[in-house]
Amino acid sequence: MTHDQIFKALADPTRRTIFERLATSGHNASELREGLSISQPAMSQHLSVLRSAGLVREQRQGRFVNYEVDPDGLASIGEWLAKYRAYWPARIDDLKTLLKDMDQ
Amino acid sequence: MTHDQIFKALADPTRRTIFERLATSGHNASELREGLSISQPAMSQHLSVLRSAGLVREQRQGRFVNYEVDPDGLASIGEWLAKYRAYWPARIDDLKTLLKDMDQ
DNA sequence: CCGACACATAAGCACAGACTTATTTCATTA
DNA sequence: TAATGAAATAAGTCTGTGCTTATGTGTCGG
Repeated sequence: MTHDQIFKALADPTRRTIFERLATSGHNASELREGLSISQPAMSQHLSVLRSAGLVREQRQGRFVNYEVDPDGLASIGEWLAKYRAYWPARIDDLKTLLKDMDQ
Repeated sequence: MTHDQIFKALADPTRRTIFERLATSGHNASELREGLSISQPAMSQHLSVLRSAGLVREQRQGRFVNYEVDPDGLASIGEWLAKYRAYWPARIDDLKTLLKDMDQ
């Protein structure tokens, strides 16, 4: 769950694709392979990296393992990004508006 | 300036250190080496990666080159992160606190 | 000009990591 | 309980990349 693990995990385009797919809805490892020309072990390894980084979490369901986005990882990026808030002044108001919208 | 370049750039701990140092204030390449046990070419290469990613920009001043944070790169991460806003509701209060701190 | 200095580029090396095939683990079901 | 099927682990290969030393480029002061 360190920033190092998170950024390393997201540095790989295949893993970002997997993550984006999971952001739409949860999937098991086999479903995630669809469309990607990648072996089953490769997918398993990618998911392991994403999980160690706290970007994804798993939930065993029988002999399937369902994966979904873990908000903790995203929050960690948000916190990292917040440290450099001095450089996005123009964006702060947007974010505030967003949070207000999210609030009810 | 792609997400791929940005995440790859930030995946390296040395480059994150450099970036954080630049976030405090602008520095030239020599100043940035202080404290880091790293050769001059290594620093030059790191800065090149950060610059290509749009995270840092340079400004020649005589025979020195001053580097500073480029808001574009940060904004690009912010936009990437915003796509997954559906997954931060649990963290809203934390973020709000951050924004409040930022606001003074 | 010429020496020194700041930085960039070149070339090569060594390690990290993304992939493969083969095998193992574990749960389901016939 | 044997067979099947999903997913994880093992082991090995190959590419990418971060580092080094050596050299090139450009700027300033004497």
